[in-house]
Amino acid sequence: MVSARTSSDPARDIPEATVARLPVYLRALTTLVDAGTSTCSSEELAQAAGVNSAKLRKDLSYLGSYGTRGVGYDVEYLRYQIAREIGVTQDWPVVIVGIGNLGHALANYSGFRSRGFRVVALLDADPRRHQEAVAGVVVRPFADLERIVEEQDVAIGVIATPAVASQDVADRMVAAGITSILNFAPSVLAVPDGVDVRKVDLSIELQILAYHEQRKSSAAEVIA
Amino acid sequence: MVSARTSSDPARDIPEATVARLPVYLRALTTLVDAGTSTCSSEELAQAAGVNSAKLRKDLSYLGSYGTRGVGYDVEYLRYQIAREIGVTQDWPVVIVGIGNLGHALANYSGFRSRGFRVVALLDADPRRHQEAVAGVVVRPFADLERIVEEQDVAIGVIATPAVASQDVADRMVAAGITSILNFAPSVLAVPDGVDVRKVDLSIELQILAYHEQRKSSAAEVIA
DNA sequence: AGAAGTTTGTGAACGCGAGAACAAACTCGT
DNA sequence: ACGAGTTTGTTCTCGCGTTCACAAACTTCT
Repeated sequence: MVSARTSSDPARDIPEATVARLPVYLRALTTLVDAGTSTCSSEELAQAAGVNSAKLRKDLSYLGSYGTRGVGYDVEYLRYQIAREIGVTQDWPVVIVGIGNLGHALANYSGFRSRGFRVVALLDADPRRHQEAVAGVVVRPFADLERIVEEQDVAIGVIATPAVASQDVADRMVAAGITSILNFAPSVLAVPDGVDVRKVDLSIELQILAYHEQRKSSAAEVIA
Repeated sequence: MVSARTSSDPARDIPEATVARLPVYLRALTTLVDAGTSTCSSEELAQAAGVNSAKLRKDLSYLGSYGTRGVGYDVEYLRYQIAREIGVTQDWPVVIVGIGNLGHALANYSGFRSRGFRVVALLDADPRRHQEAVAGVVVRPFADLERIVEEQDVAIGVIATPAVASQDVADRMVAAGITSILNFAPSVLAVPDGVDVRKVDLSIELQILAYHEQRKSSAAEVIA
């Protein structure tokens, strides 16, 4: 039997650049839903998402054909289709390791819960932090990682430790069965094939801004 | 007079993809310096930075010719050259607006200070937060923005407010003379030409991981 | 019903970035 | 001094992503 490619076939590969933009579209659509909008054109949605309309339409075309020519997109329907494609119609259990300043902020961040993620455990190696409750979740010893991952079927881990600890944490996460890691520590993680790592480095973004800022100043000097 | 292009000419344009990796190289080099390494090959540095060596060499070639064939790179020298190119040999004053959980974490983040950024002010619209000191800096009213930007010659602003307030904050920042904005709010900012915006969205990264995680599961189902 | 106006979905062209591969330039040993 | 070994800087090729431009398909008006 030859498998047919339908628009709901999850095996279709969506370009990575498009995947990275889908959450932005999702957010824009949610805003439109909250504002009571029922229909929108690619031009309107593109503006709300900060991209141009051709790119938006091409991105959406990878998911299927959810618009109507001459009319636009049904906001609610498109929102659901994108949420389903990303996989945030289900609830993803998440563990956060490292409950310092950043870990606190992440644990309290309401944007996780509202977008399909549930923080099921906060872990820290420092015993002084244990029993403390953050956002209604008690901080537990790092040693509990394996048991929690297994019991709650956790696939996604967040690392908010100092850089020196991050590789050890990642190794333990992978051994425990976690297959997706979001790394906030300023470090390069080595993980086996099949494990996805994404990193967020607060200071790298500032440095990129500084680079452009420096060029603005020197460009001004040339004029002066 | 025809202006000659030298290796120290800041007007040379470095590809955006390269600019985004320079801070990673800088971090790796700092680690090597701390470990007492005086020389390294492109292969070693590339591994420390998590890229392949051909890409690293190509990136470095945009800055100039700082290596020695048959030997490698002088770690300290290359570190300085990259820092100078990015612009983090000087100190950049930064204001942070929105001192909630995330703002606290950012204000306390030691990685800013150690990488050439100095938090000169913390601002919040909520009077209950004023006078509170975070990381040795007192939280002040948002209305003080203009005066601080002018007095301290601030070019870079960080937005850590809720999404609804972010556009207003950005508008005020731009009016006050800020030309680079790092936005942590889940929103799309509209700014005039000449102002750079970079955004960090904590939940978008998780959603990208969820997408790939979902595909891993469905791939496993096909096998089973 | 048909013409005019809108908006999507997509084919095609273009530009940028990644990676392979190699010549140039250095060190080291003899 | 010279050959063998090492490592950089750069050229070339390929693939991906962005953008343009337009046909197809819908709505609305007459």
